[in-house]
Amino acid sequence: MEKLTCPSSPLTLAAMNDSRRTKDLLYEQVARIGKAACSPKRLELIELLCQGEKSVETLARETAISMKLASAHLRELRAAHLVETEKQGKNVIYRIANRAVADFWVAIRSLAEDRLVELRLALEQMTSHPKELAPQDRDGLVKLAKKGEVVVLDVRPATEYAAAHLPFARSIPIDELRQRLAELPAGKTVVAYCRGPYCLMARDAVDLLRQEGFKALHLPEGVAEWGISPVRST
Amino acid sequence: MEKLTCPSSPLTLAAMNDSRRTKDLLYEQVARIGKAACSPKRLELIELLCQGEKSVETLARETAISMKLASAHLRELRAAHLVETEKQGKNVIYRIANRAVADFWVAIRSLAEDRLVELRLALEQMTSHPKELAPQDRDGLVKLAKKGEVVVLDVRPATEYAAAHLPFARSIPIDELRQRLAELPAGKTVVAYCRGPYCLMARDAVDLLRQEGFKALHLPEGVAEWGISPVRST
DNA sequence: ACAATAATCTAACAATCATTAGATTGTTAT
DNA sequence: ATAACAATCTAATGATTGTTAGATTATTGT
Repeated sequence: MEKLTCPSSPLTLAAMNDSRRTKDLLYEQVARIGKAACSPKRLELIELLCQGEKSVETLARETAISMKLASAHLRELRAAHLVETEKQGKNVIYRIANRAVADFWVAIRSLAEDRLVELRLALEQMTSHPKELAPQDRDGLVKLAKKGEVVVLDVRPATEYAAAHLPFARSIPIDELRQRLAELPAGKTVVAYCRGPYCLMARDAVDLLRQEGFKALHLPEGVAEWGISPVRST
Repeated sequence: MEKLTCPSSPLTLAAMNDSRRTKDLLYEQVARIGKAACSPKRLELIELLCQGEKSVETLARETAISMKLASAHLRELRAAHLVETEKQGKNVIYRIANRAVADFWVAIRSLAEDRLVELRLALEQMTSHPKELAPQDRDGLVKLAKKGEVVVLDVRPATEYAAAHLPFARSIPIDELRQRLAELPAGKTVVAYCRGPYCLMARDAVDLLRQEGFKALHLPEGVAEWGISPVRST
């Protein structure tokens, strides 16, 4: 059904083998990206790096794995050229190579959500109680925030806010929120966001804020979903 | 740095473990997609299925692997819910679950091309000789084809053309092309395409056409890149 | 009923991968 | 220098894969 080359020349067999090999090579290269994305821990590392550059130590702590294991996983990500490193004193700082990597993380996640019922169920379970903002309210939300009619609140660690944040967002990290409630205007609605739909910080923030009598909403998206790239600290 | 829950309640530890587990579960689900995409052969199967539904036998032949191995790989793809099956007599027909799967195939491939120099080099080597059409000529090409000023030629097997093809394209499978040259208008430029940038059929067609005195160009994109979904035969 | 075909299932092997522990490198501070 | 630290490298392990062969299940045609 498919001869890729003309079957008459004496070079045909060699050429066929050759083109087979080249073709296989192409798929092998793409599979390198797939291989980088086939481990849950590596995906978690990618998500964290989408928030901004981090040291191995920080990444290990935030993914709850040993530094050795984190280092090994990061090695794999670097082998696929998805992350880059820079030595800063005793630390090695990892960062995402590209905005394309963040886009891919959003893309594979959305395919998984489209295809895997289990994922949708798990997300619903996490999501159900606090009322959410629809993800298509983007422009509307920015307008409201610009006019000061809502407070967009970034509850991630301060370093991540510094690396990248949503337009007009204010930073109060989740573990400082209880002490810093006074900084928030009493009447206005607070829209909290964090690292993205798999992160629990904004949910917890909304719970806390409502307990304390605020009007609070949860925005399930983060900087990666909005296509905002973190900047280098150096 | 990050306590996800309030550290006072006696339920905290259990809740933390619980949310850890739920969170890990999310990344595990996404990793199922990565796992499906971490084998070159599986990627090749996805690309073929993007052209239209096919039996296991056909898929095995076209990827040059045994039916047993093809069956095993397809099993993996089905476990990730990326493909669906339907029994037709003695055959089992596989098809892509969704257009989202084809989009993902294009997305992972484009990230690989962005990040991996090796892939770019291999593609250049394949591509260099026949002059190519820039991929952004889409609308222009369709207009020219509509007016009949160029002939857009689909050189894939007839069944794939039947499942989906580019607008205004004519079908002459690569292995019938030599005998059917008379069907092509002599003066007009022929724009040949096949399964996509990793497929050699259009290149070979362009080589043949030029040998025979035609003006021929190679379009590296196929139906998956144009976002055209194959239709069911049943 | 029987043989032929398409596809899967099972079991088995080798190859690869995740994870851990121990030793090693490079950097900073004393 | 020396100690402390961040990170990597090098095995070594156990678990998961890719791949193949052999037996098994449907389906079709005779």
